Amino acid sequence: MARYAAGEIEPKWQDAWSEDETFKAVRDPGKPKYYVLEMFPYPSGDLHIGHVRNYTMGDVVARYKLATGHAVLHPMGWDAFGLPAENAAQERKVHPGDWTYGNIANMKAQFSKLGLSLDWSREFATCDPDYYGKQQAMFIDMMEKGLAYRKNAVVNWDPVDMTVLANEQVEDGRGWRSGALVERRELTQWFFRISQYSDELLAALDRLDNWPDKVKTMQRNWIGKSQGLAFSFGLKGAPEGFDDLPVYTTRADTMRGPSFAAIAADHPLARALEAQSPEVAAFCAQCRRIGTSEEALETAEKLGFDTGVKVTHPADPDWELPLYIANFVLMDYGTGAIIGCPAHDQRDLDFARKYDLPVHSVFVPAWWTDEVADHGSPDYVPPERGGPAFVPAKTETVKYIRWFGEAGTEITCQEAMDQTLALFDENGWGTARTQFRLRDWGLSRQRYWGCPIPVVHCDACGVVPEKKENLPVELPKDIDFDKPGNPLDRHPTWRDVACPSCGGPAKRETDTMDTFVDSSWYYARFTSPRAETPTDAEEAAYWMNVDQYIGGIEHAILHLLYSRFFARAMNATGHLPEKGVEPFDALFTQGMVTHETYSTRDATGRTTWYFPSDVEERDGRTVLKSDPAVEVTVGPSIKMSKSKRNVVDPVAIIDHYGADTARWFVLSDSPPERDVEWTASGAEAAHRHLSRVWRLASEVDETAVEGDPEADQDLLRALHRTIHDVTMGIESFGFNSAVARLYAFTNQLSKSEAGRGAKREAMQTLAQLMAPMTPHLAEEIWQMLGGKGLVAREEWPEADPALLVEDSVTMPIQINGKRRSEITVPADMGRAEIEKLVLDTDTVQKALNGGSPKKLIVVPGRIVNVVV
RNA sequence: GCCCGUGUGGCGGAAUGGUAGACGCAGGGGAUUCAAAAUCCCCCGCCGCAAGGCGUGCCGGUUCGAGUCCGGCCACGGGUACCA
Repeated sequence: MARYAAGEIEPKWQDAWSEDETFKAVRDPGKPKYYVLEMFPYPSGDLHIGHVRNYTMGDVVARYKLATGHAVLHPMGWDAFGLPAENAAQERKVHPGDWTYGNIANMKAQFSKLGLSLDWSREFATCDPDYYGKQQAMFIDMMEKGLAYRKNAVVNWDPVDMTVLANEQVEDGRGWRSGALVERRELTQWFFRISQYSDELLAALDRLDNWPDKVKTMQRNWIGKSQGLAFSFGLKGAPEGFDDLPVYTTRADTMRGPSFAAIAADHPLARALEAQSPEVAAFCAQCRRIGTSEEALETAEKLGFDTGVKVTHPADPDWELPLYIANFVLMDYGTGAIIGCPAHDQRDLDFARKYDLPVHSVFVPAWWTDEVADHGSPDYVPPERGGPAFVPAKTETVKYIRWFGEAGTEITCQEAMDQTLALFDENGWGTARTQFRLRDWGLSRQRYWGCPIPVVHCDACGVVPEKKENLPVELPKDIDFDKPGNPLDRHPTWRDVACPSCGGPAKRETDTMDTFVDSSWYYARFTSPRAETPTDAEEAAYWMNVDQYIGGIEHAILHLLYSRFFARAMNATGHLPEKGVEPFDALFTQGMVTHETYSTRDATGRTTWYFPSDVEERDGRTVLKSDPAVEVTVGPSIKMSKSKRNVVDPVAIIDHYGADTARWFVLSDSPPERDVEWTASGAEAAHRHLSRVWRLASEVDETAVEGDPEADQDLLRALHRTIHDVTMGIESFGFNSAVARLYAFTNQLSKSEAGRGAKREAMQTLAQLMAPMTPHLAEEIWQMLGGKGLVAREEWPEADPALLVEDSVTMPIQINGKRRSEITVPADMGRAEIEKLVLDTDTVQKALNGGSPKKLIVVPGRIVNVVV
């Protein structure tokens, strides 16, 4: 008997779609448009099972939307600039461009095996000069609008490799290759003025109804709008030129409770003190070794250095506080100086205890009295007496004992802050100010493999943008990575150019752009990928916005926030219509694919990691295939990564079982937003099921023409219930539920005593329902059963509401909330009648024991609860 | 550290505040077969002979009723502005 042969079926239908141009995006005024986009991949060289999951989900949506009568745009490209290509260049002596384009060719071949409904005619890579040339044109437009500008910022500097390091290249304060202690170095760099849109980016989140709340919350917190008090400390004993110290605090209500002030090591005052004192200089140098990442700064042990300088309180010039330099104060946030109130900030409290500074509670819980204080309470230990910092919600009412109002006042922190702000404003001690945590976007990278920043530095004219007709400013090909640092810096024929303005000798900018710039507008480029301008107004107006964007939760803040900003900048520079400023109408964030890890340790404690394909189970032990005597340690299932080798090659799975099996498996079991663990047995089971469906289809015509009429009707009802559930599943990203329903229906179909006609209809519709998930198999079955044309172009089946209605319903009966029995009643029976029937049942009679129920809850169609 | 998530059988997971464990994997039993593969059928949270009891990370609360809502913990994952 013939068998399900995915290897033969799949290429055949891929050719058929290609010939039919089924997935070519075509503007059609007669249809609603639908733009579905999955975050494009970094071309690492190998298709990863996580890609399979991500792109299969998008494909289900795209194919479903095509079937429901939309003009679909479903493009694909490559996020092709970035560090790994330079690492490969250094490690393997290959050109980053050759390496990248080789990887793209590899991955595209792997992608094509998946049978995704992509319009490949729109493909591009961000490292194509055509793409980054358009990006350079927009950069120049943004310069003119004041949205791109230069200022100083610090980078991680490796003094041995003489190169700038990314945060991930800094391990415990040392360069990952050289092992040298990393320094912070200040460079003049390019920035995008994203802060100009802080309020707008925050407010517009409220209109993103189809974004996950968690993503919106993360972005809100990241933008970090706060209302606070701006004031200046007076200074005593500070170097000349430093008369006061501007500070910003969000806790104006605690202004009577501070015990110290602190500044960042990079603060101008700290730098001035550094010049005077070797001890200060040594401490600042120590602070700068932590690196630049917030995580490193915040988790490092909190250290301070008493400068000997005193600050004076704005409301009381006689009140002096010590001024510290502290390693946890960030120069990038606020003014680079803080006021420390230990009683109401845990970090300040830790600091105060470490340096023996006083702790003054500004407020206590409202129920806290002197009497209670005498005896103590397990619910509140004052910070003065060793308790933790007291940081209640701003809406909570507390008792203020040390503030600018009357002692003993019971109000909320918010009210106290408002009153204090007003008082400071009245007396000229400070002013209320709104501040954002969001900083401008530093886009300069001192690297080769990125989009060149299209400006020229001229001694006579200053910073001059390149002429647009000279774009793209292409990366030179003849470079080498033998010396550390950016090859563009030491490439005279590329670097030395004539000034676009005066024609005199000048130098190109040798910094390239952050790769987040590349990915901040690719969605717009897909609407007109070959246009001479970054976008084509008509195409953008038609296809924008992205109706459904799909990608990893790891991009919740940076990529998505930068894209939202860039879309606004594109609108401001005439490259996107107004409606495009929020480019993604709906967002779905999928989970990662995880796998357990396998490792051994040698005598020196070094860990060696093994691929899942290198190990096997033997007699309950996990051992190396190559040497079964060696037992490996099985670690927890974590995000697949090359370094841990816990990766599964999807190509092997596809070659063995077929793309449909891989697709079916990644959609089943786990909900899409959750992580999924890859297991070999699951893939086997998926394949078994698809084989079964194929077999059922091939055997339909062996059924008797006349079946049991009741079975016909049952099958029809089940079919329509399945249509309904699968449709709902796809619409709501419940792919795993849709798959479970399809499993259940297949079971029912295989057991059904229905006649040939009913089974044929059920089978054909099943093929349609499976088509978004297992498109090749669906086409094959469709053809087997005599369906005309491609199932990919068939109209999506619709559930008949009349067939979804149930005649009777079974409800559980609970006694005191515990299920004791059940009752089956007509679906339309009223509450009163149900109550009567329930009270008559043996179970309830027994429970009541002659008495009457205390309470009787009937939720028609759902449940009955008798309280006795 | 801070922000955001997640936690349910041996495993992946299902469940508008309403029968906890759908569907699948693994496991056990059976049918078919000379035998096997493939396929089909049945069983399958834990304790208990049973009646019954206990069970959704832990502790507490709201409710007739909590996996679901609230408060406090714990563990794990993502992000933390130069990984993408």
